[in-house]
Amino acid sequence: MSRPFRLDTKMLGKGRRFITTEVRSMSSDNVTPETHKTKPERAFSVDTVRRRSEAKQSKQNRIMEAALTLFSRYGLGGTSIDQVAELADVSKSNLLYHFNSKEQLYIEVIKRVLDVWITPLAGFSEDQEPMEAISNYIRIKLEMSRDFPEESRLFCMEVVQGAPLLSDELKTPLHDLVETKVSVINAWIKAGKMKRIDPYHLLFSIWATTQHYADFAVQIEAITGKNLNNKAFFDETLNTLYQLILNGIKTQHIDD
Amino acid sequence: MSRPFRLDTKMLGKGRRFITTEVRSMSSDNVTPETHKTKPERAFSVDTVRRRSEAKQSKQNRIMEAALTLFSRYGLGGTSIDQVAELADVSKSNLLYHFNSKEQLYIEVIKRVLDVWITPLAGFSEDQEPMEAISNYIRIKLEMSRDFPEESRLFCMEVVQGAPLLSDELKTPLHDLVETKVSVINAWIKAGKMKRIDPYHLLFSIWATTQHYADFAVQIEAITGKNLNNKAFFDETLNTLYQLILNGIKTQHIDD
DNA sequence: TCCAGTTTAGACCATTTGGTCAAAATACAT
DNA sequence: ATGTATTTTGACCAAATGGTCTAAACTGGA
Repeated sequence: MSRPFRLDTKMLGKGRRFITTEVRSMSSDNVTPETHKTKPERAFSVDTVRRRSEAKQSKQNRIMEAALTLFSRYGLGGTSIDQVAELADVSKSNLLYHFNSKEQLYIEVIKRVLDVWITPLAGFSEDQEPMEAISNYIRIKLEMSRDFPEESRLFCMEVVQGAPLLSDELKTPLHDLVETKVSVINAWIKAGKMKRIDPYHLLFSIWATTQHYADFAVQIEAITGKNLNNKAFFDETLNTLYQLILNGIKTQHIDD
Repeated sequence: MSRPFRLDTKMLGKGRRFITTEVRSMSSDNVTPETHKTKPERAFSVDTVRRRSEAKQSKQNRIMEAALTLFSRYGLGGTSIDQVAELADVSKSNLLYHFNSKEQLYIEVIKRVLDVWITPLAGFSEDQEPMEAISNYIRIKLEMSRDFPEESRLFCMEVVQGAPLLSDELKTPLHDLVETKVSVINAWIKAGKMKRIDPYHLLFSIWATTQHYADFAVQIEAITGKNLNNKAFFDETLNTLYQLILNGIKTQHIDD
């Protein structure tokens, strides 16, 4: 409950590019409904404005955290505003004051998740050693499954349901990002630094396998009795993924 | 809309053990609410009873199909009985006549899906060649993602949400099935027929990668513009998965 | 034709739910 | 203290929804 929403860079290998949501959300202004556009002429001190804004932010964060928890567990349709309000410990009206509607809240939450979610991929660049870059990426993704399972599940549910909201985000920003990274991988291949493989499917496989441990955690626990919070289990998972994926692309003996 | 719910064995490589839902559901009797327990003493001919039962079945199948479509797209909470009724082209009351409640309907649907879903795994047996058995399994799973995406998504959503209904099914039948197959894989390893690998994670990786193409189809389409119904795309997906997974376990040169 | 069992439809209901509104409380500069 | 901008609250509402109940329609056997 008290876990901060924003990603903490320290838990990610070289995840230097993570955006703190504090900063981002400050500048996004469709969060608050209709704060009168006419700014009070010098009504409040700069300091006061900042303090208030921070308080507002923190309250909105609390609401979004609660929303994340419930949306990721029960879906949009399975979660009521009242439930979110109760978990966030605010009145329903107050929640509606901060977010225009349930859909609006949902959108805010999922936009945050998406931002955070696709960020690690940005790390790939051509001058890196592919094996290191990719194994690093796998590790980071698996850490995210361990540390942000709710985010993973919400993203999963949204996409599974057809991503009505996200489809634009997927079609352009994500599509383009992937496109550039595919080029990087192809360059690596051309340079003989790794085996020939379809870069798209390579990425999909990495996403699938790592996210699976968050999204299907119940199933995995039902079968193995363990989850990623178990250090030994985490390590053996990571090693197996290394074995499968890295083996499939490591250039050991030249292939046709 | 007219696609039959039940799995058709012909589309699966050696999927001989698939249960046709016709047969199964006939024997499950908590589907129908309260058909008076006192059987009419010879009231209807055997033939009539059978005909009626079939008609009932087919109507229930129609409802369950509609339910599958909507539940897999909007989730349990996001789907109303009215919507299901409309899609199945029956009145709401009639739907409630065949299924006690929305939850009941949901349970029936998801139980079917689960049955069908875990069946291919049953094929594994120690006397097979591991490479063939596993590549076969991968292919079948990928075919299922192509041919039964709704089933895949519903299963996915249910598990992601914590599988409140399925957790028993997962903890015992699935757990036990996996346990026996893990033994098979371990036997293969001990016999030197494949590389040493954690069988659990191997299975998880196969599930994750294959199901990903159904569950995250929108994302994949947004990025590549293609899906598994595209023959070329299907083949290249399958080949990449072969490359990754089989390479990771194929015993080519002896390892440690 | 009549009857019993079965299926279907429509009217109806209680509850939940998303959302509005006006008023109250709070914070702050003068 | 007073006035203004902002935040919070509780009362209220209309629509949607899950579900019940009764009556009608249909089916097949006598």
